[in-house]
Amino acid sequence: MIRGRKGRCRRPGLSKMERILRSSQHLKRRWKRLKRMEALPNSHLMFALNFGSDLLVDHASRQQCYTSGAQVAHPHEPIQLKTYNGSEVSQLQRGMSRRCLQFEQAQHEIIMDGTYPPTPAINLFGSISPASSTELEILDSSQVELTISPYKEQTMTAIFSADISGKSPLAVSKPSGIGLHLNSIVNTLPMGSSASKPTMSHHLVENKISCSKLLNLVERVSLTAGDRVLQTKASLATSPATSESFHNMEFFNNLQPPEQVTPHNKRRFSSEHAGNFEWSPSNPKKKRKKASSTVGDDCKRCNCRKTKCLKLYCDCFAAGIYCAGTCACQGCFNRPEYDETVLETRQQIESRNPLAFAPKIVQHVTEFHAIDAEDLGLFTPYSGKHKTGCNCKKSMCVKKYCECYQANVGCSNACRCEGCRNIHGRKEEYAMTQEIVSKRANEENLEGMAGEKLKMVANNKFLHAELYDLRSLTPPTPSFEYLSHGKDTPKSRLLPGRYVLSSESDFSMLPSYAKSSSSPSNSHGNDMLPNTSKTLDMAILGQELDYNSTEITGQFSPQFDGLADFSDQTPLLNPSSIMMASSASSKTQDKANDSQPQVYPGSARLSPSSSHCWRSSPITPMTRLGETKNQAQDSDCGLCDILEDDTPEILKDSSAPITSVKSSSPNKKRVSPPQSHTREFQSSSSAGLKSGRKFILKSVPSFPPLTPCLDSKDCTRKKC
DNA sequence: GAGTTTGAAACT
DNA sequence: CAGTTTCAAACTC
Repeated sequence: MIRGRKGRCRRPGLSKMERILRSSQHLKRRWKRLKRMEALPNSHLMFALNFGSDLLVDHASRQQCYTSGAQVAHPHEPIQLKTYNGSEVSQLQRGMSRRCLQFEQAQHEIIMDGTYPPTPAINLFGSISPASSTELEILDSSQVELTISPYKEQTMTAIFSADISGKSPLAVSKPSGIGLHLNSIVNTLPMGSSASKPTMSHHLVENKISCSKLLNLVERVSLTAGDRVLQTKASLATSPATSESFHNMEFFNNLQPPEQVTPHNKRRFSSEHAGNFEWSPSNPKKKRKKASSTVGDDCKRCNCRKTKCLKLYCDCFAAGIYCAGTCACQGCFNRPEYDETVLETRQQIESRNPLAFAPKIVQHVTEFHAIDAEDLGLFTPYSGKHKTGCNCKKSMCVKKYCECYQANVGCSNACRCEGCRNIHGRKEEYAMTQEIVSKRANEENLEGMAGEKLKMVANNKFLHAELYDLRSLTPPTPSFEYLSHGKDTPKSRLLPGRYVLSSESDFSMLPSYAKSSSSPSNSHGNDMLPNTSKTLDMAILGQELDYNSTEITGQFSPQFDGLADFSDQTPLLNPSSIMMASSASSKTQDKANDSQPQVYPGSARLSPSSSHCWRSSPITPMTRLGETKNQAQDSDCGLCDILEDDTPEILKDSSAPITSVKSSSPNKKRVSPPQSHTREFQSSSSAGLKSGRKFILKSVPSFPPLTPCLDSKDCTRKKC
């Protein structure tokens, strides 16, 4: 793994240690405060602190992560890692990044009966508003969320939840309200998945990887994010993309002992604590009717009259939770006693639209974007985006009618809105920014890659492979050529399109994906999938794209809650994720038997399960990474378009000068696992392409063996 | 609190 | 896939 990347530290004066210490202190203070409010076990805090120290001491300590869950939160400071010591922590939760909507109330409803659930998934949550962001605290020790909000709220959250006590039942909080309306926002990780012993080995591997990534991410964040506002959100365990989805939530719920989490309890809890935590200050008004109706804070108190709470109109149903007593719904069937009905209905809906319960908000902002955009003097308009986009005609995207606005995300190319004035980012701005950023990213990436490659060549290591790589990556412009050209051309010259080629090459390099993809020809990961994909595959890809982007930033938080079915199929899935899924499912079943969580018991097997997989796997497999990188940019429609459009140009432009190679490029730092270097390299390169040089190296560090991925992919393809 | 507006979900 | 209807939240008064 590479740790020492030199990022851009906004506070050069502060050493990492100092920052961490500060963070720790801050955390302690917060913790004390919180403790007063609710009795939280000290252990949580301690773990958190410990982790931070570990991090300081040696990144290598990350091994701890393997066995333990880690949380990273950094309120202001770069990062705070919380880990449970985890002997017992077998469960790893990860990947959640979530953007907090304004669902102020929605969050937490953890029922603790006075005690914190052993497991993490608690969230606290999350407000997004920058102002309050710092105030947020990480309550749940198990969760780690990294939030970076350079400008807005960009959050990269990685949540690792572990069962501290090891005892068991993970009491996961169910995200009650978050993202209700927009299911999306919450990405929850399957916590329990890891628990299953059978998968443990995989888990370890996965965890290891994830940990490394997490560390990298953290490091990256600390280095690069600098002073950026890091928001810690107390959110349900979901991830960066965190993310997000009610599916995950369901998963959590399933895991949770029913008794612990009940709607009522949740509400109680939330009502009791919500105020204390300053949840989401962002919207007092939100759901005002509901809020007014009840004391608390439960998130979604629906008011359905005709749908019996069995349609997506119902926030509770959409969020995968049962209606509670506080709901004002009439003729509600969204209750545990009608479990079967609920599940059937869910399945029906998913059959129509597999992504119906998937998170609508995906984080697509990459670190690269954040950084580069900043450097460029651009605002980073979007920390996330609505997957399908809004369709506002009259609200101008400035009212909560607009899902984008409601989710505090800017409109994107996916939106069909008219007269968009979304304060979080207008559609046009989105496209423009993406274009600029992508160009710059491409340039940087090329530089970094070229440098590395040159070095490789010099060393005569993997000469052939490298050459091959170079060609594939930058077919038109050989590294040398590149050198010859001056650095003068930053953005303008490099067209995103170039990467397209490289991306292809990457794919080609990645047999599993490439093979799987019916049409590798397309430069974009999305394209790679069969056109037929409109169905599941497409959806998945689309999400993957988003996730990918997310991953770049957070890598931990896949936002996508894929469908369970898909998860297996998606090439991108990590082995771990798969494993997670399987374990999760098993666990879920167990849980279901045991208790009735607020979340639909069946959710795990439904699409949500897949989502779990995604979220659960903080780290994306190499293959995925490669794809991801390529797609990260692609994820944005705008980018995709740009890339595609540019592709021809690239070809034409083959000679386009590339800026000088930087010997110092981070790539050098990258440590490649014993695995096939070529693949790795490519993946890394692809990563680089997407994220930019700064980012690339770190993210790429160690790729998990492709094998699992391949398998998963194969499976997927078969299904397809 | 009633009524209106809005846009997503559902339906055709 | 497009158009229409239904729905419940968001909003206004």
